[in-house]
Amino acid sequence: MRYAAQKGTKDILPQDIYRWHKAEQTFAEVCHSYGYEEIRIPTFEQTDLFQRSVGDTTDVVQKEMYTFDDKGGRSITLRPEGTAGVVRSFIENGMTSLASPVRMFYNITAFRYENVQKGRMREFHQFGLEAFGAQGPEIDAEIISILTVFFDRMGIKNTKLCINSIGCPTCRKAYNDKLKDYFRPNLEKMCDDCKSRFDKNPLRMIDCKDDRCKAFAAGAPRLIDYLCEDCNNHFESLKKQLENLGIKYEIDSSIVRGLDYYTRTVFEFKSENVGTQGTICGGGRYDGLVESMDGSSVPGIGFAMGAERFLMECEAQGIEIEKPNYVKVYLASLNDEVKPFISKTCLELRRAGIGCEQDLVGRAFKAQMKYANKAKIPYVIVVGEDEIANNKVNVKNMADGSQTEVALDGIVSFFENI
RNA sequence: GUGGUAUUAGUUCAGUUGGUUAGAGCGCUAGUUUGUGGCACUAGAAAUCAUGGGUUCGAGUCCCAUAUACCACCCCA
Repeated sequence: MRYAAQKGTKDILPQDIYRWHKAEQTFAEVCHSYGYEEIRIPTFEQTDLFQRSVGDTTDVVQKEMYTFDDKGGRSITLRPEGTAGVVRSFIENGMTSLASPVRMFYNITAFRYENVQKGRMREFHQFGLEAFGAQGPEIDAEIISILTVFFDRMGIKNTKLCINSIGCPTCRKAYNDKLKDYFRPNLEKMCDDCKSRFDKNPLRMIDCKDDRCKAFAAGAPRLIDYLCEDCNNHFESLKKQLENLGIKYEIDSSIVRGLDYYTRTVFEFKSENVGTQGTICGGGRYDGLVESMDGSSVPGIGFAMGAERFLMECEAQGIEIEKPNYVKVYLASLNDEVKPFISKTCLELRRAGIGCEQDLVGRAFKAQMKYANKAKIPYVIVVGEDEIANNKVNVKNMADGSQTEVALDGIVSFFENI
């Protein structure tokens, strides 16, 4: 065991990949059905992009980024999330001039230097999407409904949707002042983190996990009660639209999200099966982000789902994902003389798109049968001199043992019609 | 960054108060006679017991350090 996968990374093995394919394909299908198209963005960006979008004071930027200087002296960072790169691409490729809304989904790896635990790794995968140019709450409801459709299609039940509104810069400023007024008398008794949050981002003081702070935070004013009229209308309308779609939700005022770019609507889908993190999927609106990245004033909204956490949830809920049989037939050789014939027949089958296998390691005939059985290949054709001479083979159905006689030149069409 | 628990064949695990050549199930390979898999039986390959030190006549077993995994704090997907 000289080499091992690096801390917080994992091999996804051939025996498990079908689960990933199923989730990826289903997610893509659902997104397509809503008019979203896939975007693929680079794995790394210049460090500054993440500092500006995710936010300089966030934990993600301050202590979790994989940052290094490349050979040209540029500071490079492996993406810790997908939104920043998509926004960069949106602006760089002039997508602001496309018809709104511009909608894109993605399936990416992301990197965060963290201590690993259940549902958290250093390299992980996210299914996500972003939509630009839609101001109203209709699209908020729509992207939430994308997730509910995706969960339905995958057979996932009982996920809990929590929503909140963290307002716009206008109401947040007013609220921050209220919060500061509230915390100021007790600030000296609170933890060091909260003391520094007091000036930089008092919003984060509300969900501090320190016992001393929890007591003070419990009675803190809630942002949701101090939203400006526009933000309040947006949130109220979103709630009505979710109700209209039959999507159940809870309002959780503790959802503030640790990435700076969020505004107004924020939401999470939670579960008890993915560790104490609990969040399978998180997202929200970021109306000021594009503009702050030197773009024009374009509102945006998106979410990201932890693929590992999602698959963990599938497993916990006992969801059976069918493993596809790519190989339909095994051609077993009775002796070495018939192998050239088998090779040619396999080539024909494969050209016709029919998966097949033949012996490649010199197994005896009986061992070939055992192999086909173990590999769960549904059909076997035994090929000997007699079959070639008579121009006929028996196709054996491994599930029930029955055999069907087929002419040699009819093999391809036989499997095409199964 | 800080804790707790763990680390023995490919894999899941045994391994008695420290005592000879470290075991098993599954998996893998081959066989149980002549052209048909699953079941059963037989045999075989496969482990410097995570790594490095230490205690001891003797360490898989005790002690220390490191690494990794799992779980938790913080934070996020």
